[in-house]
Amino acid sequence: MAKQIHSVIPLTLNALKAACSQCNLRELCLPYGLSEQEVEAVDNMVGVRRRIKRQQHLYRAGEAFEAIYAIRSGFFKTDVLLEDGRDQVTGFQMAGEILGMDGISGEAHTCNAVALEDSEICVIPFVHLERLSREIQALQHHFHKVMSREIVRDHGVMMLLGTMRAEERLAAFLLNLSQRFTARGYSPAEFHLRMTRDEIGSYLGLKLETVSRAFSRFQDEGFISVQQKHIRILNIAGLKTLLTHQAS
Amino acid sequence: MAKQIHSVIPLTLNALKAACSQCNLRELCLPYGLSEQEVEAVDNMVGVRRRIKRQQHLYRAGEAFEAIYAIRSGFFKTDVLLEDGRDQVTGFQMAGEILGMDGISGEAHTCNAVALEDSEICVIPFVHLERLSREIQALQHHFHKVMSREIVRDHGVMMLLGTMRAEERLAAFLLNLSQRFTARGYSPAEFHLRMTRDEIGSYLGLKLETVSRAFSRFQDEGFISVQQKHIRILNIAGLKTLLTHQAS
DNA sequence: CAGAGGTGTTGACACAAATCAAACGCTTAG
DNA sequence: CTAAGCGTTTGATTTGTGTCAACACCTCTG
Repeated sequence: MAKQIHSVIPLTLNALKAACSQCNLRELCLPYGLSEQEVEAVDNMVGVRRRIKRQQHLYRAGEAFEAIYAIRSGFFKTDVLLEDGRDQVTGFQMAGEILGMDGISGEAHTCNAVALEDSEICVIPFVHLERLSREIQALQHHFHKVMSREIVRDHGVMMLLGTMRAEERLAAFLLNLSQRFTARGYSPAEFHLRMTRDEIGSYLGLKLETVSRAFSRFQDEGFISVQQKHIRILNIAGLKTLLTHQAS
Repeated sequence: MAKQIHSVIPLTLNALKAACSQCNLRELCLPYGLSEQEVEAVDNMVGVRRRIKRQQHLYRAGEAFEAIYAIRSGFFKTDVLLEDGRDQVTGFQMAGEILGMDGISGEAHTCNAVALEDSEICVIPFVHLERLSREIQALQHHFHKVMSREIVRDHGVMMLLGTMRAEERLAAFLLNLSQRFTARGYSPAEFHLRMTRDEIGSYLGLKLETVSRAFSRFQDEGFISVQQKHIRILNIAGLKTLLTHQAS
């Protein structure tokens, strides 16, 4: 894991030109109502596509910030490391979501982005994005919304970490995944976890044993069935009850 | 507290025109190197100043989003409420910091912003900001940095909530306040807390009793002296040790 | 096909923080 | 000046989650 030569080597064969105009994730990445001309400008803004293999870093904390990344396919995690070795998974990202906005503030990335499965991303050089944003109002506004959405998401995680108990956190996590898979046309009830129990635990502020126990409990109660990373939600309403109900 | 008539009534007397060009917080709110002409444009972009009295809301979750706010003076908290009554303080903001970016994504605010002392803010209508951002590149980039900084800050809070123990959280909190007061020309070692133990606890994911006990312990150890809301840091290095050291 | 290593589950126990409870001390209002 | 009320401190106890440990399972490699 630590032995990867270095970061990501862009494979020339895979350095295909992206084409937002053709992309089925268009509605996730781009605003509505762009003219043909504007979409073409966006096509030109987006640099290359790049494949990132499982366990490879898309970027690392400390690296110079030059671009943000749109996930075309695959699954990522982002995490922050403390000097003393502790780390915190700050998010899991899937197709259509944007990575790298943490880097804008300090001209360097502040977290690591790691592919949890073989993935494909579009490189969006940031100077290009800013230039085009100055020309296309809808694009500008859309980008602001994307950043704002990230802030709102982070607030949700704070709520989760600050006020919820272990089972509530896991229920919230599963419901969130379910909802995001649904939005991408996958089953709301059945999916594969791309991350380990340890990574889930880090994200939720729990130890992996606690995550495992909560999964087992959910299974015992008939809310879900778990086999390794394969999850089937049997009772969404039941999971939701865990969330709203538990006022202490 | 719940009886305030409604939100914030702009007092016409206080609806003074802001003047960024004259503002001593200029370097916090604005990019370097704007031309005179550009600063004047920014002056025009910023709407009015508004006074918010202690315990008044600057905005509430659900209200339409129309502007972001720069704090001229004073102190705020932001918090998110869950249906079941739980709430999470998501941040404390002081002079020169920006409030309201959570509202961009959904056209409505997603959290509440409450003044913790009598405060003064500059209203920045968002359409104006976007318009001017399209004209002044430095302003655009600066705003992107501000949003990104908020994301990075949120990651820090996640780290805190996800991996730290009670005393580490409080130490991190005090050091962060100290550093921000310092940046504003106040004493790094002596300050007044504007928030209650309960609010600190909510922010740090702890109960108020735990916060109180941690304060007492810090005092016993000679790191700080506490008298109600008056804090004096006696041993910054000691507090820092609490952070780096505690790898479990 | 076997073995190794990474990953996940489960149990026993320890411990940090929550909870419950009482009292104290500021601050505010009459 | 006094009383009321909120915020804070401190103590006793409970409890949820962490820790440590053993084992089972799955996957990949040779």
